[in-house]
Amino acid sequence: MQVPGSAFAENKNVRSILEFIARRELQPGQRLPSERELVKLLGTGRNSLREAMKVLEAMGILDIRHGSGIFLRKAGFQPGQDAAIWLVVHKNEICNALTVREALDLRAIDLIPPRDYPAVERRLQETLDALEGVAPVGEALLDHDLEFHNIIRRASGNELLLNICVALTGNLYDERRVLFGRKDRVELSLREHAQIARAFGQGDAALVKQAYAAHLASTRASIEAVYPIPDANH
Amino acid sequence: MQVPGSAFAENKNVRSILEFIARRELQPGQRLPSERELVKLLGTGRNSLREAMKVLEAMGILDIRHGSGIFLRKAGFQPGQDAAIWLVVHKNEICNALTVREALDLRAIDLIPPRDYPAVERRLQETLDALEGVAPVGEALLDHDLEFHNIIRRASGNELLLNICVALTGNLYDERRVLFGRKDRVELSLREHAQIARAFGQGDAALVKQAYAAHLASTRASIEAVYPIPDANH
DNA sequence: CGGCAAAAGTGATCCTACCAATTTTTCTCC
DNA sequence: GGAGAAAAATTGGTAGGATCACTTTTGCCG
Repeated sequence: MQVPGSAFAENKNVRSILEFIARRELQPGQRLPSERELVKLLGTGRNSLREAMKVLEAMGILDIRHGSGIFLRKAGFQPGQDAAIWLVVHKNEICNALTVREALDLRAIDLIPPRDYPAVERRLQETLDALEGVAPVGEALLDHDLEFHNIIRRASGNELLLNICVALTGNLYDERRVLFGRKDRVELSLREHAQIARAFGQGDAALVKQAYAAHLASTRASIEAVYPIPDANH
Repeated sequence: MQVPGSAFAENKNVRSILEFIARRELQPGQRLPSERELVKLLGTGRNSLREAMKVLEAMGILDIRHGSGIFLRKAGFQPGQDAAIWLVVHKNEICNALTVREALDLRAIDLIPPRDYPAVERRLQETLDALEGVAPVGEALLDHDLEFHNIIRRASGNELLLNICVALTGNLYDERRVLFGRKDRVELSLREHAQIARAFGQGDAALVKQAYAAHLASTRASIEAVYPIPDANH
């Protein structure tokens, strides 16, 4: 866990670079002028410019490639309007990350309008079917699992919720790898996924939530079995 | 919304600073050696060092104060083990931010052990009492409101949940300012806060949750009245 | 046309010098 | 001796130049 403070757009140079990108309407993938040119265009020193560049690189907004140039990775961040959250999640807070993800995942279900259930069921079934012919190996399973849950998160219509869950899942990388290396756990997960998809097909909101809650509980139990929580919430 | 991507610890200089902090076992609030000294200690140039410093400052790990020094804000971040999550919340996603915050706030209540209810009630009452003598002006009210909810989030024992909620609240700065400028809304909020505190005092979990849910719903209604949601979730 | 080497362009690092804000020390005056 | 102001020292902030390392482009040669 830890901190944030979206206090970042305080940096004058960072802001001026973002404004430059917005003014030129640069698109993702496009190259920015070279450092030596930008220095003239923005009227700043090369050091200050580079410091700001490094911050934007760490944020994932810029992609700096030695020898070839600086490229825009993500477009249109507005320092004045938008907010940036930088969370530092400590490894010994697996339990907290799990709890947050569960809370958001369960809420996502409530947000899905019942009329979308058939479409959700179809998409869920597709990812399950795609896994049929494939040998159940680590990477493919990790991808399937993430995509399965993302379908539901996306159906909630809340992209922020989706992004937070994805970020937290990325934080649980090691744990998930270990989990999906166990044959019994994999089979259980797939059975539970199928059950969730079926519940969507039946159009029963209560059943969906129950099946999803059961899957979350079972997942948590498996993780805690492998990684005993040193200091549980209470 | 936008992206996560915790890819950051790639930076060699950032890592060496973090390792330095870990090696010296520096605690939050402590001062690091001056830039010119660190340059000698880490065997790097001042520019490269500063670039890394700026990244860590943007992440909220360091606090750089012109003229006085560089201070550690958050301790012990381990590049290999821990994860940094960067979220960008767009301004046109007020509705999504509200939804996420509500989901986490409600979950926080479930996480509070009933035996802690009396302590929570006492702390909530203190912030309410502190507001008594004071003229109900904007800033003081914003602070009270944030602290009131943070007491509950803190009581959940989940610091990650607390941090996300705080960040999202910061993102709703404008909306909250407008809201707390309205006398009727302020009085309603304070009444609801008092009711929540009372529910904790009575030790009734269901009552607490009901009162809290009512407060969240009422707050959302007020915000939506002022800022009509262009594209509601559903 | 293809391949290879040179040249140009770009970011990476280091250095020096100086500016700006803060803290500490020193000195003056009462 | 104490208080306050001035001076000095410390610290981060900015600028620019020189050079290294990597990539892309150019152009020569076969």
